[in-house]
Amino acid sequence: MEKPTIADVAKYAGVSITTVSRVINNNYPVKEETRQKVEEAIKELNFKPNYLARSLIGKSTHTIGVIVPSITNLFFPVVVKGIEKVCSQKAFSLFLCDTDGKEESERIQMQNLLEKQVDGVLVIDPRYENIENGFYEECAKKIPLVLINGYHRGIRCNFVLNDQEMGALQALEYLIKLGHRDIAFLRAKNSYSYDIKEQIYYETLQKHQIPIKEENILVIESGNGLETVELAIQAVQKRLEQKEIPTAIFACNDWMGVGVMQAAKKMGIAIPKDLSVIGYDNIVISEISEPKLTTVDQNMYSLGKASAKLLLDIIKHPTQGFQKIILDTNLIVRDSCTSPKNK
Amino acid sequence: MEKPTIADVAKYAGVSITTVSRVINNNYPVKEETRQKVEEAIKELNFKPNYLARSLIGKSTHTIGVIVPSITNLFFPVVVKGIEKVCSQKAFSLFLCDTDGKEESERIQMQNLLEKQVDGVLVIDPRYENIENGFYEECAKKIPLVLINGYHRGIRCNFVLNDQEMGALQALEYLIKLGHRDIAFLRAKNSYSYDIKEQIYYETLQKHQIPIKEENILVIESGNGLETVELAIQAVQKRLEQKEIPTAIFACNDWMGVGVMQAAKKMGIAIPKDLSVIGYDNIVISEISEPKLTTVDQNMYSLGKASAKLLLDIIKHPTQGFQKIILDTNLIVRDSCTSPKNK
DNA sequence: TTGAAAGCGCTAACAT
DNA sequence: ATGTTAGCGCTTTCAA
Repeated sequence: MEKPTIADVAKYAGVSITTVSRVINNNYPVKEETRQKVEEAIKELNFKPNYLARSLIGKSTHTIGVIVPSITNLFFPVVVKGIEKVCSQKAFSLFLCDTDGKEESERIQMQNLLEKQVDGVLVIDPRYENIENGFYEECAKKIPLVLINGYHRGIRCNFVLNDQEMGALQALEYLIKLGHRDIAFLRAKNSYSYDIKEQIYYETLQKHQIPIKEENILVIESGNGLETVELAIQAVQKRLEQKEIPTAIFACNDWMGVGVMQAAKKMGIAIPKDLSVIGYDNIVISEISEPKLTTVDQNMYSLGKASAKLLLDIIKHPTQGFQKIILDTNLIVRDSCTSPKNK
Repeated sequence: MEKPTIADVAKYAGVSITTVSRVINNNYPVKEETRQKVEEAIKELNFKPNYLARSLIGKSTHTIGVIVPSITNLFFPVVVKGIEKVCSQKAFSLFLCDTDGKEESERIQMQNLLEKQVDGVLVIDPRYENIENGFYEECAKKIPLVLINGYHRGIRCNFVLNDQEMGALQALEYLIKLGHRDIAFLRAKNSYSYDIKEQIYYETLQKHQIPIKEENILVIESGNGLETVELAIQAVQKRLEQKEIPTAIFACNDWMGVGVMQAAKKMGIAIPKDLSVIGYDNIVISEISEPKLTTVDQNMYSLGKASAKLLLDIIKHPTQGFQKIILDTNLIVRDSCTSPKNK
């Protein structure tokens, strides 16, 4: 038989469809004997309730949407995995939407998800513009929504964030504690996340009364992906050709960190002996680099799990107000930093 | 108003819901004047048709399922991205299911997807057991299904594959052409994909009348992920401690390739001068290793696109028979191979 | 060119 | 403890 329905089961078991429904949902008393008959019929016909029909009635689709800038990026998949883990435990399915980092695409995907009647939406690394211009604030009125690793003050929405200030601080304090007083800073353009780190860089150096040198601020064009390594190599090489070179470099992410190491290698500068390097993110490449890159772990997996938990919680208890959850970061000490030689 | 329905639109425009439906679907003649009124009403009320209701009637959910062993693996995301690209163009949504590589989980996820009424399913790297035991053959009878990078002779199902035989051949022939006659082979246990490559290894060496040495077959426990690097280092180090060491190593994937390079480095063996290494997969780490790893590109993005195209095609034209599509591979020559010193 | 009404598969009052 | 029935929001005959 072509896909049995609840009516087929009812007929087969000799009961009404209501009774079958009750057995399936186990939400009203049914006589044991009847239940047995129905369960047998279900098994016999290999009946599976139709989600669409169920959802149409208005409860829930048991589905959430996940919007991601790019699934091929090295750390978003880890966040997604955390989300998946939590969701599959609660029998929620995941719509995956990839925006290629485009502002407009983000809005379109959001629209699609709303039309597909998802129960909630998770946005990883949302575009700053869409937060700031109130787009997500509007969305949050219509549907349970959690923004991951994006924030703007005053926007009424749920946020789950890594504590990037603390992460940057951990990295910098570590270098300073090792004795470094000539620390370069490597970032890419146009990113809130790098802005934060740069801010912390200034503050921390000032706090320790370390003079800030203009030539120690290195800015490259693009920050995430393979091309970043090449760009970082060029920028760092240029810096290392100068007379006075820093004893350490804080790179805003691990791609850049790897770039720093390769630049140093090309110029015969030993890491960490002649130059300490610290990265950020703890993506997989930091662990297979030579030497292994010291970095700051954002704990992307936990981030995903925490976000998904929050979302499912909101879906279940829609009344509550907005939350902003800030997660810890960890310094991962590996082999790319040491004390400077001649201090 | 809370989510307007087609009835609200009809009332607002002063027509029947049937007419509204016709305007939305544009499938029956409607007087221009009426159409205008309806369209205005739709815009005014910001009406969006409810997918669930539409789908319930039985056409299509415009949704496909993607089952993946692990989204944090370095190359599955690329396949998923290819799939996403094609699907979003055709306004199909993607359910993402991560199985953690477990045989049973694969079956459960498949079941879930069927219940969610997806229009079709894509399985990346399906477990061999589930192909062989006929599970997927059964599924293929119920729903459009395409298996990506998994195969078993005689199973009636759609397959899209990379030509791993050709890829292995390209790698080996390249090494041999460079003059290598003492080539080690590094693989992990229990994988069809490594079995194929080992087979080709034997055949190709034989073809070139190169004697096969037992000590040149290196097998490690687990093949995919960070731990693989460490395992490969150990295995290779052990091999390189012997008196006669090979002039080249063919690693079954790039993780292993990186492991080989690190092992060599630890032992003061220069790559490629003293030892050539070739990997497989062309994942991102092959490009940031030092030196850059020569490898075989499986073109995962194209693989994803081709698979999605095939699936959507089958969904549209369900009558056709099963297909087996085999995609090309490319040798990516970088810096980890050269001719052996003393031949 | 338009509308009334049946029905997709299910749940949940309301009866009994 | 069980059944009857009215929808959920939409598409699609069938009739006008």
